[in-house]
Amino acid sequence: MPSEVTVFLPDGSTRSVPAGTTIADLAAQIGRRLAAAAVAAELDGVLVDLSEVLVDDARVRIITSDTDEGRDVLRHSTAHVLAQAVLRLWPGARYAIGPAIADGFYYDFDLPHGARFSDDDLARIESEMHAVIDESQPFVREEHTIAEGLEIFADQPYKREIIEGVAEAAVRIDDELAAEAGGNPGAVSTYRNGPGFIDLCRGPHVASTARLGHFKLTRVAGAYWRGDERRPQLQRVYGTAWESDKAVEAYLHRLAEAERRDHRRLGAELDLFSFPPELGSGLAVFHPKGGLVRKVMEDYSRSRHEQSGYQFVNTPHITKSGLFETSGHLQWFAEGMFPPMELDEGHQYYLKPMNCPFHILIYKSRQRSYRELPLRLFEFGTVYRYEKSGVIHGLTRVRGVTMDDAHIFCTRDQMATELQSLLGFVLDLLRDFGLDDFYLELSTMPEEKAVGTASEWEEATEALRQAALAMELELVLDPGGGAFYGPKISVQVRDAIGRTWQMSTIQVDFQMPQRFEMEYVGQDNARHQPIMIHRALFGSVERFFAVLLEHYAGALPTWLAAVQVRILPVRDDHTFYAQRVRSLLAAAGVRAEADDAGEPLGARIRRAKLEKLPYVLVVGDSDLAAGTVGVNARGSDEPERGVSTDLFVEKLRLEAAPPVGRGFGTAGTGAP
RNA sequence: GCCGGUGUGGCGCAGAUGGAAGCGCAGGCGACUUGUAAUCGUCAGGUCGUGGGUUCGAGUCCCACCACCGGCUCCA
Repeated sequence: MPSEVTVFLPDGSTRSVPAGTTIADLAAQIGRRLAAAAVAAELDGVLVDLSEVLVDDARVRIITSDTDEGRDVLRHSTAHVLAQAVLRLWPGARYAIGPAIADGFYYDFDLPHGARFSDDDLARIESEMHAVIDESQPFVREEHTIAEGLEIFADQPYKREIIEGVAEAAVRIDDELAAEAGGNPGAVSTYRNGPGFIDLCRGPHVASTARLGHFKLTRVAGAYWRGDERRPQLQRVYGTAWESDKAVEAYLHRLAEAERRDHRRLGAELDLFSFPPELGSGLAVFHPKGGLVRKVMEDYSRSRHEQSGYQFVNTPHITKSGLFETSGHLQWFAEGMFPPMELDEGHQYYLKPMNCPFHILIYKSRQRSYRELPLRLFEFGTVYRYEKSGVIHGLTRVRGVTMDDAHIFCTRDQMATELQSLLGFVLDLLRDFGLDDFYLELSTMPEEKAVGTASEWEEATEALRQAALAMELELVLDPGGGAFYGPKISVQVRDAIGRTWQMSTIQVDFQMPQRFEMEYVGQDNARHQPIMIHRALFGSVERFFAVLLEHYAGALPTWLAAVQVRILPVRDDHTFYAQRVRSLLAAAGVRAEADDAGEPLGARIRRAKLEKLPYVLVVGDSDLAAGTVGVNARGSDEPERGVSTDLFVEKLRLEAAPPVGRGFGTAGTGAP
């Protein structure tokens, strides 16, 4: 055995150290600051503890606490401390899993006698965690056989279940669970903190609990074991942990920023919409300003659809049950539907959860020729879905929802080009609304709920995949995420603060045409079955509205703003001039209003700023004399005095109008 | 649907241990006529989410339901 080993560092340098040197020793040799910040390391591509002994020729990368990887280690280690604290406070508790997640960690428990955590428990647990940290307990890694593991966790059924899962060593092990247990089939690893606590874990962990401390428990929640609602519900504690108190503060600040953008809050503050409890959960009303914004969105969408070869249809909100029997909704989607109304001597009527069967009936209202295809039918169709009470959330998850829904009926040959131009159209429209950071998600056949043959699914999935690839955007797979009747592509949008939202969906469907026995007469004079593409660009108008509000933090771009310009006269005797400017703007298609001078100017300015209006004009003596306005543009601190009224009106004529639609002509291929 | 929390005038909040419902903003009215983020005064507004119960007495305690918030499951 050599007395020295040589290791390679990430910067390409090498270092020789005495045999038996640990990574922690190496970090200390390299520098005091590195040693202080180190939490774990990567040794020949494997994440390991700092206590790992270096071997000759190893490639070593030290992971510090101020990196994403380092924070994961801190969070995972903090989760162990959380578990230990809970076991001290609730003797006999069972502990399940406790991974690091984005910005934090959680741990799931099964408390004795069915006890539940309440918010008040968080402070108690936190202080017990600090006690654990103050004890400077080392994290000690141990390797065990499956049998030993089962012995160690003899009275911990959740741990045993994880170990048994590892033992089965099937390829289909849940990644998260495998990670908990150590990863290697046939063996498990544990980490021990002092005599009182041991947990099944792959690691790596910090060397000692003393290394932790910048954390905060955030909430308690119920969570199903292994994410399965048929299994027991466990008690989950969420927390956040960082490398410093300053980083914790920054995180809390980010949460506050998201809170500031919350569309539910903005909807109330800006008088856009509300959810009257009298209506029931998940049913929104749009107030005049919200209604106006929505009208602008919808009008713009209609004009783009018109240019892209869509035809407009309208269909009712309820139907007899037969339609949904034919479509398969009652078989596959019944739990998402409101219960039926019994009318007319035993006929059952349902509120519609989807528009597609109605559009199919329009297609079937007469015989169709191949010359009519692709036939594109569009509707802002309001549908009703019986969402479970716990999932309703502002405008993003409601029970009455308006889809910008269209169904395209085309031949198999037309499918590929249609999908491609459609995706281009979608992205174009989203960009017009200022959303331009996307990726695509391809959802494939669900394991349980699906109709149709494997080859049909394969063909449809492949057509979608090709269309997606042509967009040259990031494409991620969502296995099993398709609807019961077909696979889908969804456009995921990243907003101004980096959150992602599912927006548009495009689904290929061979099933409905079969179920409804749809057909067209081909050039060969024979009957053929069309295929059907379901697509919604906004997804739902309500959700799209919410996403725009959050993306812009309520400060909608001028063309979407309900009030685009407000004109404030300095004194009463400037009111006439303010009204004249207002009518000039109105004549230019600008939504402008003028108030009166009943309050001090400062108060009126303040109110207008809080309403996030794009422009606030102030007009006084000098403006009357010179034909000018004082312009306060949203977002600029300094007003601009003496701007020519005519120039301002011309500027707003352009800015207040909807975007002309960059990419017109490329998107609307195939218009009749 | 499940777990935890919340529910006081339009909005934001006070109202230890049960003992006569308050504040700020918003709103009405009056005065002020104001050049860039809150003028002054005055008035009005609440069956304390709903329904039961305990009590001499309930905004305060108990039960059920409704709605909302944070999660889980689900999802546009």
